[in-house]
Amino acid sequence: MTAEVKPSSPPLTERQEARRRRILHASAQLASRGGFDAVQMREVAEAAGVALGTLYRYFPSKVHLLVATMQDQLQHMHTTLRKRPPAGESAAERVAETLMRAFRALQREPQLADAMVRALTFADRSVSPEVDTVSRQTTAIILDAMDLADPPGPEQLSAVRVIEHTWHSALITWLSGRASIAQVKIDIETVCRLIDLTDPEPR
Amino acid sequence: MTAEVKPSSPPLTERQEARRRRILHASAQLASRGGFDAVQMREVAEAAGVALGTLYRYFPSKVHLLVATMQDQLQHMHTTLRKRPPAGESAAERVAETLMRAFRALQREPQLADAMVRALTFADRSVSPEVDTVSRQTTAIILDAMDLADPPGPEQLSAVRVIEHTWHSALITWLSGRASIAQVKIDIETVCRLIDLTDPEPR
DNA sequence: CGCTAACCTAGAACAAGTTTCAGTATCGAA
DNA sequence: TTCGATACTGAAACTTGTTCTAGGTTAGCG
Repeated sequence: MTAEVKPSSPPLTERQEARRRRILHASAQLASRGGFDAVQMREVAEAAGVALGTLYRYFPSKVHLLVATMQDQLQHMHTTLRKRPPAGESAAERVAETLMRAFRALQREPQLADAMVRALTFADRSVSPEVDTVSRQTTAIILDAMDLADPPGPEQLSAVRVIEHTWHSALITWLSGRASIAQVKIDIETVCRLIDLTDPEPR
Repeated sequence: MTAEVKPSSPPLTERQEARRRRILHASAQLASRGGFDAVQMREVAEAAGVALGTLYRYFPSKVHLLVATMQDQLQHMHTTLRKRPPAGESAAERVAETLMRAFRALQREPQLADAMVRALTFADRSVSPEVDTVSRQTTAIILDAMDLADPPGPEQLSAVRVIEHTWHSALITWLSGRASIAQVKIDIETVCRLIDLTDPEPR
């Protein structure tokens, strides 16, 4: 379950890696303040000490940049979550606990969350591969939390997909102020029941 | 459950109503071709025979316009769906059937669906009231399909919310080419099981 | 009918994402 | 070390959403 983010493609030189890192850092920085709108490509370029054209060479659009930022943050999150695995009895409880922990982390940086999630759902086909990577990372986190004895069956994978759907969409309703934190919690707990429905093994 | 879309606010004159209608028609028209990107405010204005400033008086942003377009389409959809109510045995089956029918309708106009759904999820707080209306319309459609004997309890409402989350998010993954039609079907059917979980009454 | 406020039009202007280009710097191989 | 290819820079240009302005039109009311 080592979900490293594609170090594929032409390997970057050290300075290029550093540039890429500076860009992602600047992006997260700006997003942490004003959210999606505050991540302006000219400002990112300036903050990262890079020309605008170079920024576009690394990330072909603002959405690409923000989705990459999300990959970055998700990786941190995954690492953090692993340090203290959830303690629930059932897989459903553990997943709900894990997602709520992630949710609390996002609450600490609502503007950053806004930027990343909006980019993710706004992404068109040209960003599919990157969005897919995010999806795989999320799946990995959920499967990690389930801590299954056996590899998941197709029914369980469906349940996981539905949980992901609910997770993303609930985040959006929260970010746009249409749902309260409590409501998100309820939705997550509700959808997690699907797991026990598809997995009779009580462990 | 008559979910008419707010005819509130200052009532419009006949010509104004006609303008509004022309604008929404132009919007849907353009969206049916190139999707979200093809709905360009200048073009909408021209196609509707209206000045740009007027367009912005009726719909304060492109997202507002597209969300209103969605309200419009949803109302049609709701009317159409009512004509032939779903025939499933359980509420879960009926909801799944209804959503799949809606899904097939969207498949006939994928570009239009793209424009509307992208606008919906990209909407920020300033569009919350309108997005909320869409959400209520969707809820009404689902509750209609459930065809409950008694008013829904809080658990059932949670399940409905989760179904809506899944519906929207699954649509997005389909529209961005990351999930197949078959996969969307499975996800919808999976999440609909939640209904039977929260409603022991088999009718 | 005549008035006034609200509405509409054409068009310029502005903002931010994206593209382009000419010139300079860096990298990897010979 | 030198050369050719590739990458980077700075700046201008282009696109499309959004705002603003000046002047003409409409609706409703006395």
